[in-house]
Amino acid sequence: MQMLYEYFKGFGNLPNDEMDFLLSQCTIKELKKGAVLISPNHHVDSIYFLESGYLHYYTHTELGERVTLKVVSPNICWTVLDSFMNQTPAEDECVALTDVRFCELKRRDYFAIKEKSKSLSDFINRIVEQILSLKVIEANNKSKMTVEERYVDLLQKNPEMIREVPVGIIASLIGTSRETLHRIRRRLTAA
Amino acid sequence: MQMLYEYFKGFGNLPNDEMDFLLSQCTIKELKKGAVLISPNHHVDSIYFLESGYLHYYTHTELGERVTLKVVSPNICWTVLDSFMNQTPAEDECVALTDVRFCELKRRDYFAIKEKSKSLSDFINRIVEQILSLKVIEANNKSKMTVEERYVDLLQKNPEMIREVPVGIIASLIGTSRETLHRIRRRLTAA
DNA sequence: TTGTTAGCGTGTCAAATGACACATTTTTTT
DNA sequence: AAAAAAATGTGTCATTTGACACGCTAACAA
Repeated sequence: MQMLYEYFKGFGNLPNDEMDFLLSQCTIKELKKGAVLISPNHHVDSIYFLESGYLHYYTHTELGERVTLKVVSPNICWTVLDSFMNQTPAEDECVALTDVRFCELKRRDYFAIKEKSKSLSDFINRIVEQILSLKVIEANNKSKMTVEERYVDLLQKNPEMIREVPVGIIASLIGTSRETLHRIRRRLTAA
Repeated sequence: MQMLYEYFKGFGNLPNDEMDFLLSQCTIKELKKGAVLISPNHHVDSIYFLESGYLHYYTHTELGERVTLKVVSPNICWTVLDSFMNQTPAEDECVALTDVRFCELKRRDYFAIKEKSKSLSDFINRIVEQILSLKVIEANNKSKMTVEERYVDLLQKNPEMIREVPVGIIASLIGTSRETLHRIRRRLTAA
């Protein structure tokens, strides 16, 4: 739980007892490589915080081609917010790319925390807003970068992910084909 | 203010006096075509609700090319959330594409509303979460659609925008060049 | 109302991309 | 340890795209 504690601390100070309460609502779990975390037509009922490993969140185009929407890395909170908030079934799928250790906060506990006190409610809201806001910034950056720039950016900000995740998945994440990403890598190593 | 009232009602019921208070914090304003709403290096200090007209929110690539991040249409709430929440200067720019009528909610009034009562605070949070959550879904859809699909999608969901906004800006919004969008339109009318 | 600017339509051409095919390596399973 | 499966590296080729160029029209400002 140490990692999650550090993560929470980054969002401002919280009285010790409230922080303890917050952490007490989270459970540590594990997934084996290849295990399914979220499957289509089921509700997403938790918020996840990764301690180690990688998750692959993806969807399919009309033609059945698989498209990566996100690779979830350690040290971030993540969920499918629309499904989580509105209890709608998720359309997409999430699978463990490696063995994974994570903390889970269940939906009912999330709402219980929000009811507990104003400071806890504000604290949690701040986290949710931050997560979403980052996602929006990320989407905007994606709009203004070329495929190559996105790759270089990822390489700088998350080299471990590049090492651990299959090339085809990275390619799909940055919006190109496996072959084109390969050309980019060749060019970059040549230089 | 009627439009904004209807918009708020879509987010659930609120006691009359609280709804009135909420609306009383918003001010109606206008912009002439070409007027700047947000300029780089200034804080975004309001949330906007468009009643009529279109806004162009864009950034620039490293090479100085202009990239459209969003065309703001009537009947939606919009702001640059990161700048608004964290008081950081906006990097990007927002300009009126047409004459625009909008409601403005200032930052300090936004926080005042949140302090007023738990129901108002929850109500506002729900709106912010909804706005952001929609943006995330939009970004994910963009990932799984081709340029042509995005255009057709826009055409169905917002034909008026296609009519009112210059082709080059629509092209940039869906991630392509003016010429390629032109080819797409030619193909579509031929069929 | 007239000159000026912004936006639109379209053709050509070089460059980038995706689809396919296949050999090679790495990983997983039996 | 062997066999099977998954992931990778790489070449060819047809297609798509972006960049440029130019004329035309609509909108706007002097």
